[in-house]
Amino acid sequence: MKSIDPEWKSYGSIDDGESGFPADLKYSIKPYRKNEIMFRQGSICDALYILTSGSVKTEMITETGNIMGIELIKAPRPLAPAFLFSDNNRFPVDVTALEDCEILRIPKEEVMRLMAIQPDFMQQFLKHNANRAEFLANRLQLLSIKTIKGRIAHFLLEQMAEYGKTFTINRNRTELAEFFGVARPSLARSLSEMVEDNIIKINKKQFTIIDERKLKDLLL
Amino acid sequence: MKSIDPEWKSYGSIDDGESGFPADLKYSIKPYRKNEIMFRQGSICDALYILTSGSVKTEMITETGNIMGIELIKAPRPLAPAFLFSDNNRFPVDVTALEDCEILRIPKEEVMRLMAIQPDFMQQFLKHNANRAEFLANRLQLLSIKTIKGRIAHFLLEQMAEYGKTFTINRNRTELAEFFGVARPSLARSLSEMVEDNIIKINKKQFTIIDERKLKDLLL
DNA sequence: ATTAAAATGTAACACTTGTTACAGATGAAA
DNA sequence: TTTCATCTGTAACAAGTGTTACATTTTAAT
Repeated sequence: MKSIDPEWKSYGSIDDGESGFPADLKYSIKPYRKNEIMFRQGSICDALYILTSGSVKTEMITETGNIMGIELIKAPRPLAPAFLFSDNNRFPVDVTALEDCEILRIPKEEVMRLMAIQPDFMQQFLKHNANRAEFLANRLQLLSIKTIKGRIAHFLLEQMAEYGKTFTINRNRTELAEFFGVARPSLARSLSEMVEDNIIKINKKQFTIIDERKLKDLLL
Repeated sequence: MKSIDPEWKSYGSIDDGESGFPADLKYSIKPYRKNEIMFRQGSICDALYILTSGSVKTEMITETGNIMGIELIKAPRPLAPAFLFSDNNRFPVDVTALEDCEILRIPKEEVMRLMAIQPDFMQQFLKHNANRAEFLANRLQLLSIKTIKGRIAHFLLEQMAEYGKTFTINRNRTELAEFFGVARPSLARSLSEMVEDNIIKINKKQFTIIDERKLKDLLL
């Protein structure tokens, strides 16, 4: 895999004065169609990939064949930037286009150069990686909860803290089950029971917290 | 928590010519005793902490009160360096001394300065963070396996790849159960059954893989 | 609008895991 | 060595979860 995918269109420079990138930055761009798999879990990650338009989902395929939903990403955002510098520099997840997308690719050497000459870039890079690590730690915390209702409660309370008592979840039930790492019918059963117990109200993808107290009790 | 813990002894410079650090680097040092809790989950992480001697364990306390063992760390190694740059710069875990330890503390501003003037330091920092992210991703993969025997198999196969068919685990059963995120008696039952099925052999903390095939089948 | 594919809720059942309790083994400290 | 706290394996039982199947609804493409 030494040669670059021919679909990558190379450019010698960036003319966008807003970017803050040096004029001679080497990069390339590649478009993807909806539902296309953009990167595969385990594939080499030898450059910085930035999602410049569209949105993607990342998921981890386990050895047992289960799918574990990780996150939904909207442009603009780098994809798994931390792994560019790891010893085993491979993508930890499958990345799939949720709609038509475009990816900006900056070679590792150029990233290193940017780091050196642009303190802001380095700062942003470090901060982003730090926030990713935090995200993973939070994901780990969710999975360390042993019951499905406990995981749901953890997730819903987090959503409530950010959006209030009523909010919309941008995952369907199948994806939500994958996100929680449980079987779909099991998730459906737990949600039904929580509705029946007047803890939450559900209308399609819109969730409403009715009894915060009971929800917190599910964590005990 | 603006003031620095008085137990930190400040130094104006480093005299160790080997370190590669600038002579005027500001840092401080603090000793810890065995079993002492060094950092608490959620406490502010406003500096780079490096474990210079001893060993520690990190664990995550969930809202449900469960303990999830994360990793065992031996000196020398930085502790949760990524979180220094996150928006919510807090420790994601409890850090407890497994033996007498010593921690080197470098203020964030000094770390930034090091980054700028020492490309090697920046490289190492990035690489370390990348490897940490990889570690977390692997931990996530383990937890996404739904059965206890599956998690055990994933773990043992990983150990085998690194150390061969016989190896020693440096965790007791209670800690191992916490590492797998399951109840201790449940882990004991699963291990017993795997021994009875002639998949593995166990002598105290020494594990031997007998039937690799069957072990891999547990992942399906 | 029509059609096929995918997603959803539900149910019954088997299986796995957690809980609790307790006796014996182990390990650390005096 | 003795003592005490902790760790460990085991058992019986309760509880939670996964699996499979199917009818229904929703979604997306033609």
